[in-house]
Amino acid sequence: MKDLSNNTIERICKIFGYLDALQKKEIGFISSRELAQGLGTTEYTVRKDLSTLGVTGHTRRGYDVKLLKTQLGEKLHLTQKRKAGIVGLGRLGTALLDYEKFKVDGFEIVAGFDCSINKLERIRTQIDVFSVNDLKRVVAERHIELGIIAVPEAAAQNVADTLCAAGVKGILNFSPVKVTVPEGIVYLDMDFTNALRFIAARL
Amino acid sequence: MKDLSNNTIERICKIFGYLDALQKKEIGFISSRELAQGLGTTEYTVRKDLSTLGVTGHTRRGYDVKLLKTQLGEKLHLTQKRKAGIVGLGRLGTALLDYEKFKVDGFEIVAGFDCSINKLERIRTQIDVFSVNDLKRVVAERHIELGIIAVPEAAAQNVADTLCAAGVKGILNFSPVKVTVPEGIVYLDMDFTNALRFIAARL
DNA sequence: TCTATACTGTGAAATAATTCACTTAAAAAC
DNA sequence: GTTTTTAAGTGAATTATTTCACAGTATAGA
Repeated sequence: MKDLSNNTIERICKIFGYLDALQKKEIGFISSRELAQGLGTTEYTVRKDLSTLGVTGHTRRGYDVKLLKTQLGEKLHLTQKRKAGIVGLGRLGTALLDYEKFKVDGFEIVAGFDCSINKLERIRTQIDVFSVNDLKRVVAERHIELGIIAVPEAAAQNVADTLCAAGVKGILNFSPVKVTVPEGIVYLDMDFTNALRFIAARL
Repeated sequence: MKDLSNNTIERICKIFGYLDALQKKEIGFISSRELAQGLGTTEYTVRKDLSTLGVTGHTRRGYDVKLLKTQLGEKLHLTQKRKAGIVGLGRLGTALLDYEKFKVDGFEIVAGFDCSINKLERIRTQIDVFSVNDLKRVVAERHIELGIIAVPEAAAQNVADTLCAAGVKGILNFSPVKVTVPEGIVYLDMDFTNALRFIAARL
């Protein structure tokens, strides 16, 4: 079941998130059409995606919201809690440290890192913060699987190398440069400027 | 030239950003292969994308970095400055207010908005901040084309509606819910949790 | 219980995206 | 000046994705 396309995974992740909203509204069943509408895709694609994953709905009722959430969670390994660490505790990094939504979705920020001792001392947060010098140790001790890069671009590649050497398995990069990671490490960019560029190009 | 696929636009945007890095390294020419490697795609795709846009390179030298930047900027309408406003001045919103990289790339944050008067008074930033009550007026006065949503999810749809009514043409949504916008408005999600989910699914 | 309905699930068709293979051309080397 | 090399540009082939069409079926209503 590892032969899912990136597009499918991305859509399924969106569905997964959307189901939360439906549960809040106490909607028990949802059809592929409504799901598609809520997500900006087509009913065909939704059905294909779900069917590819082997999850199944009900004739004339659609998909059971609660059940679907569970099933998707299992298929995409989203049920197990994942521990993450954030490197770079500037404005963005500290905002991410306390980002509530991560917790709700099973991602736990268990450490923050920065190279500036000053910054480490000034930061007010519940999360433990460390010097990047301790990164390797802390990643191992706390079983951190995901590294979040929020440092200035000049430092990004270095931080990525350090994180990979420390043993993280996935990296989410908020810095505006693309970094290279070893084979087997899952990597994703969150480049704000690029997002605005994309919008501008579509205007 | 509006018949570019989203994939192509996304890749071109990435190339556009990558060219900055090359210019900083004072690299004058770059081949499709190197470009592809730096971006995690293939040389074929790079050549197809660029050729689709009608920009052209040099035999045995590759693409002229400076020229390519200019050409891509023109083709994607990235040369003209774009004004943006941020709604929601929490941790994330204020981090975005001062995000340096926007300026470099021709995006100017010309206003911040929040509904909390308290917050507006406490904020220390160079950017002018306003109550959301003044949003419509300020968007018009300052010719804001892009709206950035950084409010809690409960308020997101409302803010999106207000922004669209005020006349913005594109929306970048950092809240974790998908909002719906009228036909013709360019819309993009930046859902952090979803990004982590995507990584977790790929682990 | 029966019937009409509104869904899913899926193979097939259509469309889109990527990769390949090869032509062409400029630069570098000799 | 000639040859070799390297890389762009591009139509064709391949592969992937999306859409369609419709059979099958559980549900709601009567």
